[in-house]
Amino acid sequence: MNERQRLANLLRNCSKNLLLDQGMQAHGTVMKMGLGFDLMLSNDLIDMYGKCGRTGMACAVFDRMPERNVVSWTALMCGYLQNGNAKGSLSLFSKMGLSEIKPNEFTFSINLKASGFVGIAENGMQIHNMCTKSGFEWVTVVSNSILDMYTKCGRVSEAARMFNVMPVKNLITWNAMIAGYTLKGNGERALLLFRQMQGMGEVPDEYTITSTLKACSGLGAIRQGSQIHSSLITRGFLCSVRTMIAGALVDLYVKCSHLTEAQRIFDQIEQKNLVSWSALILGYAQECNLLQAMDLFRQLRVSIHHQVDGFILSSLMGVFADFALVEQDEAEKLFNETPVRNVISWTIMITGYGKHGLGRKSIRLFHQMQSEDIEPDGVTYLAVLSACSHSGLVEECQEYFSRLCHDRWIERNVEHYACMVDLLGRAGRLKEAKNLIDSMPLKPNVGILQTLLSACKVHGDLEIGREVGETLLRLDGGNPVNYVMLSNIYAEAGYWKECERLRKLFKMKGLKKEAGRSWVEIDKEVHFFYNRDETHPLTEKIHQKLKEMEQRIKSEIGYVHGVRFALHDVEEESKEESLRVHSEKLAIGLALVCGEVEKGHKTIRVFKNLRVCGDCHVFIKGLSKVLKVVFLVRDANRFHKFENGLCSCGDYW
DNA sequence: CTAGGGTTAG
Repeated sequence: MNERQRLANLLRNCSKNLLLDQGMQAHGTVMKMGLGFDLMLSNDLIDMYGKCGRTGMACAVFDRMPERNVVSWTALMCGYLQNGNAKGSLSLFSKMGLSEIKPNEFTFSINLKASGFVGIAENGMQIHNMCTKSGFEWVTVVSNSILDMYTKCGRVSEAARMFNVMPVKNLITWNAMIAGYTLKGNGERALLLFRQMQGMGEVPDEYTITSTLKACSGLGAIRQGSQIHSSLITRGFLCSVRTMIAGALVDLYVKCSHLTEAQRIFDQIEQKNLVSWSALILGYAQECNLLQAMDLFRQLRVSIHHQVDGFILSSLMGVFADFALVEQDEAEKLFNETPVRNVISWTIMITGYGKHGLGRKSIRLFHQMQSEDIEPDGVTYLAVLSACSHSGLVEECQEYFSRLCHDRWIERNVEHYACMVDLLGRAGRLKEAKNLIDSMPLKPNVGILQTLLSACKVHGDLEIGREVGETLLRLDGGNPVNYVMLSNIYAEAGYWKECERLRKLFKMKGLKKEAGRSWVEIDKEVHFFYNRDETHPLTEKIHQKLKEMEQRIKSEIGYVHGVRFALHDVEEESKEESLRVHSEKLAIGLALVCGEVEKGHKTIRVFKNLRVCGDCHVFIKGLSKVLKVVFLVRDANRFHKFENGLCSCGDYW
């Protein structure tokens, strides 16, 4: 074997096994031997550098070549694509179009994949056209790539058309189509196809199984999912491809809330990968079992086999934010540790700060991500808008909204408008909010109308409130919340007859308000309370404590009951009494009785399933001042951070 | 010598 061939084999081996150092050495030898201009060796070098993540070097080799063939171009594009630079590959593709060299099936499939990555269908369709004209369309690899490109660009029906007319299908064709349906939330279709392919004697592989399991978990189809699971066991499939499928199985049971089964499978996995770890950790977090989730995370960190990645760190950031741990800067620490931050990890972080009323920090991150060349998408905009709105940053919010409107790559949805309605509503600019809804190019949904109605309630706007409220009763007549809000508005305006009418309607429809429930964690034990709950053994002491606190607040800062908040509930409640026994107050009372303050805790965390009542809001503000303690209350709507007599929500709960 | 399909996060 001559030296040239030996070097080529060496380079291919380095490329295959990602041996950068050895590859660079071989590069040196190539140059020393005077083979720097050899076409085949240069192509191998481009491939090797691309695979090893050195696109700069690949590019340098490419640029120095006196002549290039289609392989040189394609290898470089592939390098770009595999290192996440899909646009780079596409621009090389257009550059190549200006040269004499014609693309082949390899070039096409790489750039179809790149188009799918970028997600713009028009771009991919152009390449599809070129495939048709050059006769590559029905080369199976190319048709598969076209099909996949369409699903990634959200054109599932185009993909299905391709699937139906393809003269030759292979396993990859089926897999791509099943994955496409799954990705676009059409799980039923995916399962149908899965059965169909088996009916045609096609044998599924690990790709098929993982996509199909994902379809099941998306549908919450535990029965079908576990059927596949058991068929895997009987066919002995699990032994050979355990790690591949395990993540999807863990996720399936997690999504269906079968944590015990998820844990059981997880324990059986011999080589656990990060996917299964993160699926299980998030499963526990989703069940509000923060202790178990954190414990698993600690185990993951000390296990030597795993380098914690950006994916799991950013998921956990979201968990921390939801459990109000942003205060301890846990999420921020994780964020700084995250090796590769993408648009999702940034968005999680922006959302986290937004939920805690730290709008300025959200804005700072929003700019920082762009300075690091990560482009925001629709969800990012939603995060920053909602952060601004929750922090009352009116001008900023309007500015980002108009930026969003001018960005033609991002689709606006009702949620974006709902943020603006919330913002205007807080500011008492209800007419403008109403106009925005009336003039927006989208159909208003129940959520945005409820946002407006709730603003009407806060500002006591009868005129708009009545109109929106009555609309909501028509659109969403089964939802108790609408009755309560509207009847509050009527009552405050003194429209008692209307109140009575709503109360009757409410009873007639057999509706029930969701029972208010709060909980607090003390010494690693969670205590739950309903309104008027007297089942806790310390109930008497709790009532005593609350009375004592009321007195203190009254005498020290002149607190009065905000009785208006309880006056007009649809169900009858005695005012004074009901105010004293709201579940959130009981939970706080218990924390005080148990001496959480004396133990030196600076922060007391309370959770509530509904929104915090207005009177309790006033009360907790007072408490935070006289006790010099921070209360962090997570309710159905947002976090409230009570500190020194003020609340982060600026009294707009 | 270059290529196509899957699992965990907002």
